[in-house]
Amino acid sequence: MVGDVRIIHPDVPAEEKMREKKYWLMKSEPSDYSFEELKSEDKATAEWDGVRNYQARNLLRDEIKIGDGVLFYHSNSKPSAVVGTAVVVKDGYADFTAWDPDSKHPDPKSSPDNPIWFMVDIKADLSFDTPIPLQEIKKIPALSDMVLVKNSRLSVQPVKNQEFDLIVRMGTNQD
DNA sequence: GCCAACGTTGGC
DNA sequence: GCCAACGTTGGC
Repeated sequence: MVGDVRIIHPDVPAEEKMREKKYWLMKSEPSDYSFEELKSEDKATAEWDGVRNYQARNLLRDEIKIGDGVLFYHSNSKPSAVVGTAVVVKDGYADFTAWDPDSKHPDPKSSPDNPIWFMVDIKADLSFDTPIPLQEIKKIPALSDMVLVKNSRLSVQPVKNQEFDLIVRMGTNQD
């Protein structure tokens, strides 16, 4: 049959499809833990421990996966700003600092048998040439729906692909 | 350092 | 299960 050039699409079961990469923003007060500190870690990688908020916990436990992109945000800073990016290098697992009474954020309700809090590992990626301050983000209409702008308290929050890309372009002077 | 917004705790 | 009191976050 002439002209029969249909492409046969292989039927890939849904669960075998590649999960689409997702994007997040993580906050840290630089006086507590800065992006510079992350970069100076062995393999520029650290455990994102100490999150003690259920909404953020659910994201760390259930949603945030290896390969996802992270905007690293310095809160309580002058100015507060996105200063770089990181990549998730380990899926959610129990935050064992919770049952260490000497840790910064102990929680006696959490135990190895019944962990309450979770963390992921992240690895520093891009250092911004130009940190993008919250003040700037608030001025940009395309970024006005960011959780950062709306609910200023959530320390781990979802970011849209377009929001991530725009902020990275701004921060790395690729505009 | 102030304080608004939000989250958590615990008495009832 | 309501809600007042308290604690925390984080912009300003």
